[in-house]
Amino acid sequence: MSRDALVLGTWNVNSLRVRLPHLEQWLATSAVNVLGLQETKTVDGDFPAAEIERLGLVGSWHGQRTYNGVALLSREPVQDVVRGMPGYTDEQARVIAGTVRGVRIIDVYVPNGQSVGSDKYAYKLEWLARLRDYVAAELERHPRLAVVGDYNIAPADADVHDPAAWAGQVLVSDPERTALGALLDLGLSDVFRRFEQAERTFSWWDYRGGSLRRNAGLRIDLILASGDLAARCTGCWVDAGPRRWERPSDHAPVVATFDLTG
DNA sequence: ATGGCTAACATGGTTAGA
Repeated sequence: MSRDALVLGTWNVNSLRVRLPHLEQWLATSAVNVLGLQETKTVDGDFPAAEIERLGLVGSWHGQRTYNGVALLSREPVQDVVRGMPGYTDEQARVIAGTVRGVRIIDVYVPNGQSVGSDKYAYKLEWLARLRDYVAAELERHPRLAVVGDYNIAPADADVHDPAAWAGQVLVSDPERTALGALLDLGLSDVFRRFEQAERTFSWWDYRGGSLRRNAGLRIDLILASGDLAARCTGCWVDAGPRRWERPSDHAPVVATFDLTG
């Protein structure tokens, strides 16, 4: 791998405090330079800044009590950090953005939506429409742009362990996939699908019912890249290792590499 | 069968996740 490679990751840690040992163990062998976290579940005053620094990272965070929370961790300096979506008053901490080596990185924790037709589902669709507008504006200023995170949408049936059982449910419903499609229509690419992948590759497995053992998962953690950046993508994979460790997050990290030379 | 498992907040049981 070129020393110029940008290695970009995303990981829903389901509580950063609980998963600090996992983060440390993963970083010991991962080449990731920049990592977007979701579900940090900590208020900003309790963010484990000293531990993150001890791991050799610079961190920026945007959290709240109990739920949600995102952070951008990096092995190199980050410029122009922005929390939330400008112009959208959202009491839920779900977005943080920053620039590394000229690449704009937006880290998102898309609302879960709970169930089709619920108030939370309506919030999810509204939120995704706002995200589309935000990304469209950011693309005007940043030709090299990535939107990484937990999308809480499986893009296609190939990303679902049992499409028949999930048909029409939240995370796979047509309106959600249409909203994701509107994001892709801005010129973004789900870089995981630019490469040959093993069938039934997922990024999330329910804690319950032996889902991991049965590989009953979904691929809902995505790295989307603008055309300029996607053309430089040299690989993308799910690192399922940490999902098998003791007391894991229910999500695995996803990583993509980019060659920024030339 | 709305069960199953985990985390926060709390210190028993609710809310939320996906």
